[in-house]
Amino acid sequence: MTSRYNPQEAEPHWQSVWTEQDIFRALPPSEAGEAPKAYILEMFPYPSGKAHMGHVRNYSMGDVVARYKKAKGFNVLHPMGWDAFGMPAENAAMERGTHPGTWTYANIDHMRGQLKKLGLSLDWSRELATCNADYYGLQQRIFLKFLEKGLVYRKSAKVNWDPVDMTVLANEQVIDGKGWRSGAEVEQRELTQWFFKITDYAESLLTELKTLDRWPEKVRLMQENWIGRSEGLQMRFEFDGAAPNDHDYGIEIFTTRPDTLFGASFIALSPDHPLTLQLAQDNPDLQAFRSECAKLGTSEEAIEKAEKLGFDTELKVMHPFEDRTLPVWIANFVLMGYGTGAIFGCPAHDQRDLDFARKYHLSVTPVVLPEGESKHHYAIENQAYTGPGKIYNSDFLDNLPKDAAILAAIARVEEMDLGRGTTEYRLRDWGVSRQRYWGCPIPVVRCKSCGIVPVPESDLPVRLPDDVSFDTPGNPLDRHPTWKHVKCPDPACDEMCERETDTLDTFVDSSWYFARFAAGPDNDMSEAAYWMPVDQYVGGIEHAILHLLYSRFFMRGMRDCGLLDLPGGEPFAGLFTQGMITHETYKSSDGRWIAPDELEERDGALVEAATGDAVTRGAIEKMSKSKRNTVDPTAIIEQFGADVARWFVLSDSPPERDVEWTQAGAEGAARFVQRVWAIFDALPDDAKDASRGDSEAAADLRRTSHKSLASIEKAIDEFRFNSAVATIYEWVSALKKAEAAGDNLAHARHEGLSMLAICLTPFMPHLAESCWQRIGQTGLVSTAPWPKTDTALLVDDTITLPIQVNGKRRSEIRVAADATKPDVEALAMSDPATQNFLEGKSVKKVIVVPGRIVNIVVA
RNA sequence: GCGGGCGUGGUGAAAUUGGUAAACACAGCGGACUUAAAAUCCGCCGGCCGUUAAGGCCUUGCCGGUUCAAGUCCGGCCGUCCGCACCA
Repeated sequence: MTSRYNPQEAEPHWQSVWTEQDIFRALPPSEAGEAPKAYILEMFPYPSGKAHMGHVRNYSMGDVVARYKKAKGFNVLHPMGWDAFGMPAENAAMERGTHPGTWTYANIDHMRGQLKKLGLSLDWSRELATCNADYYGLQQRIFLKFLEKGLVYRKSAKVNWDPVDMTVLANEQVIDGKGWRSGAEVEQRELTQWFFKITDYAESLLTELKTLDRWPEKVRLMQENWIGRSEGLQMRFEFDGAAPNDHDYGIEIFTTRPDTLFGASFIALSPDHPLTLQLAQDNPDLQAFRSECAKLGTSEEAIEKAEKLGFDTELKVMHPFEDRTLPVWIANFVLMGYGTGAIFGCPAHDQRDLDFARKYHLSVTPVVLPEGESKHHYAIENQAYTGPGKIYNSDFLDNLPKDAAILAAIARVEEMDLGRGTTEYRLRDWGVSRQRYWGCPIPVVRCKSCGIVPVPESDLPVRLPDDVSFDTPGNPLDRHPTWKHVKCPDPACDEMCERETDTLDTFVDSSWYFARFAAGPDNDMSEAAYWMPVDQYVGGIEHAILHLLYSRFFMRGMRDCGLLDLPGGEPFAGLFTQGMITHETYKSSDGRWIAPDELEERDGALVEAATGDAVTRGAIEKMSKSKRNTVDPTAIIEQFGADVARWFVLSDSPPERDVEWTQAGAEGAARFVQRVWAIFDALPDDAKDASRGDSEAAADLRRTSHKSLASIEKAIDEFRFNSAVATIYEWVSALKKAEAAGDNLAHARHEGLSMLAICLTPFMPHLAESCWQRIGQTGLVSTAPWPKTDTALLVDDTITLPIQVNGKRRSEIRVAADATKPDVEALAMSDPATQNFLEGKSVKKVIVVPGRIVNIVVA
């Protein structure tokens, strides 16, 4: 009679053994010897207070890789920390009257406890929280280096301002034009803010995406689109007659279609263009037009439906090539943030320009003739033509194809000294100022005499003051009685100055934490250079753009400021984006969401346990608080153990796809844990010393074990954990069957089980330790080296070959693995089952693919 | 609108150089053990035809193509999900 495995006893036991023996500590380079390094990292969590299943999946995947690499002999760095600044702490402070720090550190303590229960192979000695002053102090140092290097600057920019909460809102926090918390109408405000000059690296960030061959194609594409490079022409149109004040130079525009210049019918300025602003000063109608434009939000839906709006300035500019003028309009669809904030309109070949021209009765002249159209009959109705074609109606460009015409037009404009060919990027500089308390203080002061003065290194970190309150809206730093006021850092200056009260965007905190982990407790940057880049980064696809792009920027900046020796500037050599955890949703008859643990099955129907009301099943969706379809990992660990939770989230779906959490699936995983334990428990104690035997059955079992090992290894290498899991299932079944053979297979079973225990370790480390110990192995399986496959056992002596007749499978034959083509053909042709299908037909061709298939083609 | 992914049994999926489609698991069904239940173990489990059977035919969203051979490659549709979006 076999015993049962008890995870509630085994898991805490093994966790304490691992901690006591300190087996997951990363070795500094001086102690690593010959071992190559492997830096495995999962995106660090925001300490919201509760770990969720998404964390379990994320960290289980990282742990598979980390434990596997360790077994493979790598010096592994696998750290954990906390992305601890941010708004939720301030919201909690407002709601409960606690200090954001108190709330955050309590959450960290709680979540650390939860993560420790998962049995992850983490090096906790490098734990960090971004809200620790020793972390953000270093960040302030980096900020000042960037400032010195010209990678940080100030400019005035528009922000979403919530007049009730007196705070700036991110675009995602503006819902239907209203603040997400206060519900107040959001205003656009101009504020002077700090920016990182990410656009300096636009070209490098774009072209070096190609070197990231261990990143998902999808993420590289998203970044490519986000950076949005386009080549074109920047040129000016000179005014016809007197230019408005300060605009003698003319109007500068950017276009990717200089080939259509002869089709130009108007110039359009952005409502925020400097010339627009100047004209608006003494034109109330234009002021009214501008505020109308401002009202039309920039949300996705609004843009789709937005009507084209125009305002005629009555100014005229001259066409560069022709003796005619173009009217200058102001149009709501021209963005100040891209190009020069002004365009020339060619309605025939741009849909927006066409909509605009039709509305305001401007001319429409086609200049690109699609293939097969006649220039006498071709006309544009309400559909602009943007495809390829031959240029016409265009003087010196006539008859050129589109691409050649673009080059010719640029050349001519450059000759005339009206402009030059340029490259534009969609990417904007990164605004990092946040008018909030719970973030990294920006280490500068504003002096009336000296301007912006960096806080001297010796005065870093600029610490957040603790004595703040959140009873009144706005940034507590801004109204702090003492913190804000300091003497000018310049010794030659006696002025009293004000500190910058803005703090940094929390994306800054997460843009270099991996380098801080790598630098170790003493912040040794040469150790950081040893570990960087991260060999395998694992996290959610939601960070495909911002976090990953900002981190790439930061590493380039730190490299160029001499802060980190990372020649390529790429922080993450390998990236994996995992799918989400989903769960069925449930609704009561009155439309309330019901949580899974509030349900009961009564008489075959689903009801709410508390009320007995009928419940309907809804869609399977991402686990979320609002739909109440979450499952608490701690409850699962208490019920089934951490190994079951880990096994389940890795088992069914490919890691990049969503996985549905089901109670039945978790129970299935729990049954498997017992099944595994049972085959270890059933091994006789003397099996290790049993005679090896040379039976065919023993050889078969050994082949199964070594083939399974090789296939698991390959699956882990390729991030196909679900395939590794399937192989383990098959292997376990084979080992179970072998029990029936008794002593005969004892030795082969012992070998297989030893190998299996090691293969199980990355997935279910606690169970693996217990199994390892049960079969009399010494030491910890967590530190055991990965077994070597006996390649001789990977090939079979004889194999089964399917036989097709005209491409349909009809029979199969057993042949020696090294049989020659003629032998195989002869064997196939003489196979009785095959002959049935050949009767009365003439064989035209026989295709033999050794080791694969035989196909007989008959007439 | 632009860019990209995905579509295989009741369900999650596998088939990773074009070579036996559905491995493995979940759910379901049947059986063994048991006074009974739980647990465990064994078997069946794409569709149609075939009384059981032997066997046959069909089947990877749809239509067509390339090939001895297509889930896989090519062309065209349909559906669905994601990202960006008045970016000149």
